[in-house]
Amino acid sequence: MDMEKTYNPKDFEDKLYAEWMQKGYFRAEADPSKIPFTIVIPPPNITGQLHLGHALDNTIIDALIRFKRMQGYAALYLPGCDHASIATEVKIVEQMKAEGLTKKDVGRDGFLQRAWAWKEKYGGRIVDRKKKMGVSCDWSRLAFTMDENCSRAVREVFVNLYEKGLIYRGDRIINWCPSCKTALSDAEVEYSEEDSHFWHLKYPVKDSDEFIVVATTRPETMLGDTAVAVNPQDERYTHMVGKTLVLPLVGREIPIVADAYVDKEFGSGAVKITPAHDPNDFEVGKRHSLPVIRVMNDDGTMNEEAGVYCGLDRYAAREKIVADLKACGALVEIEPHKHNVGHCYRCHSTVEPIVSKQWFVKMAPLAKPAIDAVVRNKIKFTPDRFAKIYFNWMEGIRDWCISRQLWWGHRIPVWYCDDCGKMTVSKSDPCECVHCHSKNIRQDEDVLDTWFSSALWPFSTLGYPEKTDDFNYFYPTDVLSCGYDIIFFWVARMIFSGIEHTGKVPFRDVLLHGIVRDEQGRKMSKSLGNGIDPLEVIAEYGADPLRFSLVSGVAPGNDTRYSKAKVESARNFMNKIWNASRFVLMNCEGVKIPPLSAIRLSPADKWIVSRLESCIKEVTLNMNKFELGIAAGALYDFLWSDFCDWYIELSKSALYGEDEERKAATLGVLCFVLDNALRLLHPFVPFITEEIWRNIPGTEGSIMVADFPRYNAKLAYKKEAKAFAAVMDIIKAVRNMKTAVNCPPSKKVRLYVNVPNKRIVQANAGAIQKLAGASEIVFVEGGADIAEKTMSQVTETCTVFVPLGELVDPEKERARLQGELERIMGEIARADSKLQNRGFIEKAPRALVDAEREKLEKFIGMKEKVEAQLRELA
RNA sequence: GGAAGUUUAGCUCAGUUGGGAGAGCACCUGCCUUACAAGCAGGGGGUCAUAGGUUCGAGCCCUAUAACUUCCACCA
Repeated sequence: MDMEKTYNPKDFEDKLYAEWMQKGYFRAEADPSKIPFTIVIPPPNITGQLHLGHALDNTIIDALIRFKRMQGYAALYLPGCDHASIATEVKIVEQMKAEGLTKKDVGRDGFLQRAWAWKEKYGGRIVDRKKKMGVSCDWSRLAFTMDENCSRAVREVFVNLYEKGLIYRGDRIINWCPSCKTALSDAEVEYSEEDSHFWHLKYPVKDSDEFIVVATTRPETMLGDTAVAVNPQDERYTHMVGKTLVLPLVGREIPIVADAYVDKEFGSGAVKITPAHDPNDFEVGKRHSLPVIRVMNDDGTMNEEAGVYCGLDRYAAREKIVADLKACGALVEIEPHKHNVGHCYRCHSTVEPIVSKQWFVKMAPLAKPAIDAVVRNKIKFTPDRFAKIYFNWMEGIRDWCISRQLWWGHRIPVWYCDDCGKMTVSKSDPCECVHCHSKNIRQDEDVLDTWFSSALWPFSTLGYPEKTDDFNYFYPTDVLSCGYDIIFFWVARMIFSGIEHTGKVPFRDVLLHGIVRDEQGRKMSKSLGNGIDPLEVIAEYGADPLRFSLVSGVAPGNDTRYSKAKVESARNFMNKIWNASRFVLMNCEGVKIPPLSAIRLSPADKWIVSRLESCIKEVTLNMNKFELGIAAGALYDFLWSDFCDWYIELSKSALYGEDEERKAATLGVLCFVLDNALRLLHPFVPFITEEIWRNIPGTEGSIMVADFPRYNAKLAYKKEAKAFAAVMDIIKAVRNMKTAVNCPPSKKVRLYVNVPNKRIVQANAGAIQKLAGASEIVFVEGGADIAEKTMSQVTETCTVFVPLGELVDPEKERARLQGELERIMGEIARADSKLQNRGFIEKAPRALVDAEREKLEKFIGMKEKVEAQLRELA
C-alpha cells in the first residue's frame, strides 16, 4: 500500500463518502431479523447556516448510529430540514425589500413561490453540507416539514385535536411581534433586563378632590385603561372601591375595582388595568367584566382608539403622552427602573402583549401524560437533571398559541362559511360548508407555528398517519439528541404529541448536549461575528479532526469551547494513527499474516492484547452511557500511549530481527490490534478508519458494516499484563537515569538488573536493549556483586543499575538517590499511617487493606535497596 | 422571586458505587532513535472556590457561603 508520509484527509474523505452512498450503506431497511435503532435529526432551518452546534449534534448522533450499525442493528439516521416559518418569511421579506417589493405587492401565491424557490436553493444546500461531516444519514428518506407526508400529518393532528376539544380559537392576550406582525407562543419570547422607568400617574376621582396614583412601565397603554384595581384588604382604598375615576388625556370614566391580584405592598397599591395589553389585566378585566380597549395596531402604531395619538409609533406616542400628562399635572414622578422586556426570538423587536383572536392548543390534558412518561422512566433524560427542567415547564404550562399571521407554513385547515358563519375543520380541502353546504367558504388566512409540525417529526417522517412498515418498524425512535436550548420548543412538544397521536412515547432517551462556545467562552453569534463555519474547518483540517475535537472532552449537557488548538490536537492524533498504520502496513508487505488464533503470543503481545480488551470494554460501556467524551479519550490513550509508544516500539526488535516466524506473529498481533482499534474508533472518525482499515490484510468490505469489537475475556491476560510491567519498568528506569545525568538516549549502556521474573526480561531483551539504549543485560542479585560503580533506580518490580562511567558525577547521583529515598519514605509513612488506623483495618474492604499491606512491604523493600545503593556510593 | 449548572495545573477540561490527584495545550531539558518534528524521551507545576459536617478515609456525599453562567417566572 502506498501511503503518504502525512495524513491528508482531502485525498479520501469525499471519495469515501461517495462510495458509501453508492454502495447504499446508509440505507436502513425494515429488516425483521434485526433490531431497529432510530434517531431523527433535529431538522435544521432552511434559512440557516451550518454551524458548530449542528456539527456537534451530527457527530454525536452519527457516532451512536455507526456504533449501533456495526453492532448489527438496523440503524436509521433520518435526515431532513424544517421550513422555519417565521425565520424564512423574514428572509424572504428582506429579499423582496431589496427589490423594492412588499408582501402585498407579490401576493400570497407569489410570496409562496419565492419561499419554495428559497427552499429549493438553500434547503438542499444545508442538508447536503452535512455530508461533508461524514454523517451516515439515510438520504433516501430525506424529509421536509412541508412535504406531502408531513403536511398530511399536520392536518391529521390538527383535526383530531380540534375534534377532541384540545384546539380552540379565542380572544386571548398573546405575545405580538410588531415587526414580524404575528402572534408568538410564550416560548418564542426572550426576556432581557433593560433600563427603563416607572411613570407614576395621578388619576382623579370624579367629582372629588381625591385621586389615586398608579405606576406603569408602559405609559402609552393608559389610553386603554378601563379600571384601576386595588387590593380588597387595603384599608387605604376600601372607601374608594366602586367610585369612578376620570382617565387623564382621554376623559374616559373608569371604575375602581377590588381584586386580590393587587399586591398591597408594591408601589402605591393601586394598579391601572389595561385588559387589552397585559395578561394579568386581561384576567382582572374578565373577573370584573371590564371593556377591552385595544389601542395599538399590528405594526406597533397607535390606532383610532388612541385619539390624537392615532398613527404614532408606540415609542413616539409614549413620549408625547408623557409630555402631555406632565403638562396637565397628572405625572407625579418618573422613577428609574430596571425591568424585563420580552423580545421576539427571531427579530428581537420588543413584543407587545396584545389581545387577539388566535388558535390555541389546550395544554393541561396533554401535559399530564407527558409528565407521567418521564416520571415512569419511559423516557430518560441524559443528564437527568434536565428532567427537572422539563417537569418545571410542563407543570406550569399555559395554552399554546399556534396561529401565526404569516404566509409561509402549514395553513390552518379551517374554513369559514360566509353564509352560516360556521367553521369547517377538515383534513382535506372541502368544497363546501359542512353545516349549510354553501360554497362560500374561505380558508383561515393564518399558518401554524413551525414547532407544531416539528413536534410530529419522529412519526410524520416515518409515514404517520399511515401505519406504514417503516412506522411500525422504526417507531418509536430510540434516542433524541439535541441541544438543551430546544427542550421546550421541541423535545417537550414531541413528547406530548407522540403520546397523544401515536399512543407511544416518541423516543426512549433524550440525550442533551450543550452549546459550542468560542475560545473565550462566548456564545457564537452573528452580531459578535465569532461564528465558525464547520466547512472551513473541514477544508483546512478535515472532517475527522473536527468530529474528534468536538466529541473529545465533552460530557452530556455541558457546554464546550471550540478552539483551533483542539482541532489541531485531533488532527495530530489522526496523523499519529495514519503513521502507525503506515508502519504496520509497510511491514506487512510480502509477509503472510497469521490470524491471532494461530499465534503463540509473546509477553508483549499478551500485554497489548490485554490493553486492547480493556479498551473495548471501556469504549462499549461508555458509548452505551452516551459518554462519548470518555470513550474517545480511552481510544486516544490506548492508541497513542499503549499501541504507538509502547507496542509498536516493542515490536521493532522482532520486525527487524531474523526470526521469520516471530516476525510474522508480531505482524499478526499488530494487524489484529490495529483492526480492532480502528473499528472502535470508526464511529468517531469514519473516514480515516475506513481508508486505513480496508488495507489491513484479512479485512474485507467496508469498516462501516464490520462488526464492532466485542470484549473477549479469554484475551484479557490480566496476569500476563501485570508481569509485563517489569519490562516497562526497566525501560523507564534507564531512560529516567539517562535524563537525570544528561546522558544522550542513544548512548548504549550496560544494564544490571535485579528482578524476580528473569524469564520475562530475557524474552524481551531485544526490545529492552532497543528502547532503553542498552548494550547488554546482566542479571544480578544486588548492587554488591557489580564490579563497577553504578547509579541505580529501584522500581516496584525490579532494581536497575547503570554503570556510572566518567559521565556521571557521584555527588549528583547521591543527591538523586537521596531524593528518591525521601519519596519512598513518604509513601511508607502514608501506607503505614493507614495501616495503623484501627478504623481502616476494621472497616475498609479486605482487598483494599491487603493491597495497602502489599504496598507497604514493597516500599520497605525499595527503601532498603535505595539505602544499599547509597552505601555503595559512599 | 424560583431553579439548575460551573468553580480541579498557566489555559481548556476529564475524574464512572468515597479508597494513593489526570489528559491535551503551554512551559523547561535532551533528542533529526530507518511510522510519525502534526514526532520521541524526560521534567516542573494543583491547601481539587471557602467554611463546617458525615466517615476509618472526601475532588466525589450533606449543610452553608462566595463568584461566574444559564433557564424559568414577570409585581403594575
